[in-house]
Amino acid sequence: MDSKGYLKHIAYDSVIFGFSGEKLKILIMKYHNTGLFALPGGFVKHDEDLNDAVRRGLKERTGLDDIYLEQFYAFGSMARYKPEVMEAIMKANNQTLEGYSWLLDRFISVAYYALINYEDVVPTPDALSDSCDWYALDELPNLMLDHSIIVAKALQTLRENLERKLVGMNLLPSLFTMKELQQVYEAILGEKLHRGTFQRKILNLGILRRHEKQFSGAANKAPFLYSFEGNLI
Amino acid sequence: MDSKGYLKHIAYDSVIFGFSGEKLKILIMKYHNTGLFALPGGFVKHDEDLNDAVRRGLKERTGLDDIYLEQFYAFGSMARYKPEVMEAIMKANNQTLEGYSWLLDRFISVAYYALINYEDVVPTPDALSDSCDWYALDELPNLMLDHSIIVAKALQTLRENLERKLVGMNLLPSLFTMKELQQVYEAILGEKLHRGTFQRKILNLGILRRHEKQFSGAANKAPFLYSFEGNLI
DNA sequence: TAATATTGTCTCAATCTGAGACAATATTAA
DNA sequence: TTAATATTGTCTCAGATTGAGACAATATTA
Repeated sequence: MDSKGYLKHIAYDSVIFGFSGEKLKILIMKYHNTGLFALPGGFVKHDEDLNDAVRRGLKERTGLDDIYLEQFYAFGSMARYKPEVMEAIMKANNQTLEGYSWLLDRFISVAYYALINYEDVVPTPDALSDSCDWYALDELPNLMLDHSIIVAKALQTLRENLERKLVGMNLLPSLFTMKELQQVYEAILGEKLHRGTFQRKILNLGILRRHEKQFSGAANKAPFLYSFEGNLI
Repeated sequence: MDSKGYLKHIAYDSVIFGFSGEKLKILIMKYHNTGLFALPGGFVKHDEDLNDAVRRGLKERTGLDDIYLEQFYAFGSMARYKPEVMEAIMKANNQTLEGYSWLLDRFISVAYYALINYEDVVPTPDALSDSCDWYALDELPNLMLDHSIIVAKALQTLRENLERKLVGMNLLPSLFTMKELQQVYEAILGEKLHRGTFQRKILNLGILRRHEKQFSGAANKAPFLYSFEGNLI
């Protein structure tokens, strides 16, 4: 066990989705001095469930405990093996490679996506990074290694699961309007939806509880608030 | 590199589906002397793509090269770590543990399912097994470790992907009747489908090419043969 | 009190789906 | 040669679902 208690060859990466300003965003880390942008990721302890390792990392990056989390693919091609990248990151942190050579070895990365309520999060960098911030999907910086591919596959999977697993409400606070929910769907699918049809379909699912109206102060009819069945009372 | 050139901690398991006798079946290996049944699996070489490792294993077990293959989950719980099981398998093969202690360490297993034409396959055991045979899904023996869970998740994923990815024809020879295709769908979904509706839906997809009729010798109207667009001419 | 923007709901046509019906075979029995 | 039988290819019809627009009902500002 020369790898600080972590399993060799195995890493995870997480695509953490949030919704704000009518846009879908993800958390991106920036490493010290290198100009490298990356997905939040980490390693698995020798006596730790893979899923628990990912939740541990999410807790550190977002402060949140109960997060909607889904594993979507294990990336294991040789093309992603670039030891010089990790070496650059270590050097930029004045880290000797002594005892850390396992980090330069090949890794297979299991990728997860998470859906969280943007407002609940305080993005927190780790020791190797100087920032952890939200980026809109259409304004991402260049990501290191194959992380752009991982993001693309995460979005594709999220789209496929949107209707099947009714997963959209995890991106909103516990109380939300129908319009906000529709905007989440539109941001994920990348297309406009018809208002009447959307409302009818969602309501017919019978999974929303309607609450009192929200008086937003806008010059128009006030919308109802809804909660996802299971939250609140 | 004391692990014979394989990555530590990483394995794969494959759920290989075939269709025969109106039933969905999978390939199961039986280890020498231990009475243990298991999914075909293996390890990843240090300089080998994960996907290539799985294809290499499939080639050895089935003789087939171009197989429909899909990764569906990485199993990484601590509950699946039972070194005594692997130890029993090694001992039953009179294998000293010298140089093989890495096999007793913890593994995260990436699971794949494959769809093949039953008739094309000659199941072939490996050095540790005395058999590699087809078992109908409703007549599986007890499988070791978490392999029953892996099979269940494979079937669930296959069902979800059946309509979305139009994956059914991979279980049939290149020429097949509409009835055979319907039986494949029914076996995967575990329910009967209405004949007229099924035929209408499949034909409207426009992915089948109709060929000359098949005179089966049965006392009834002969069915057309079809091929999946892309096979044959 | 009128104007404006947005919401909740309805209607209507077009499409899709589930279920049964029926003529068209390919063979066997008479 | 003809009738009987099982299965196939296709149609119809009712019911459900979907896509698009329309309209009355607000909550605020002018």
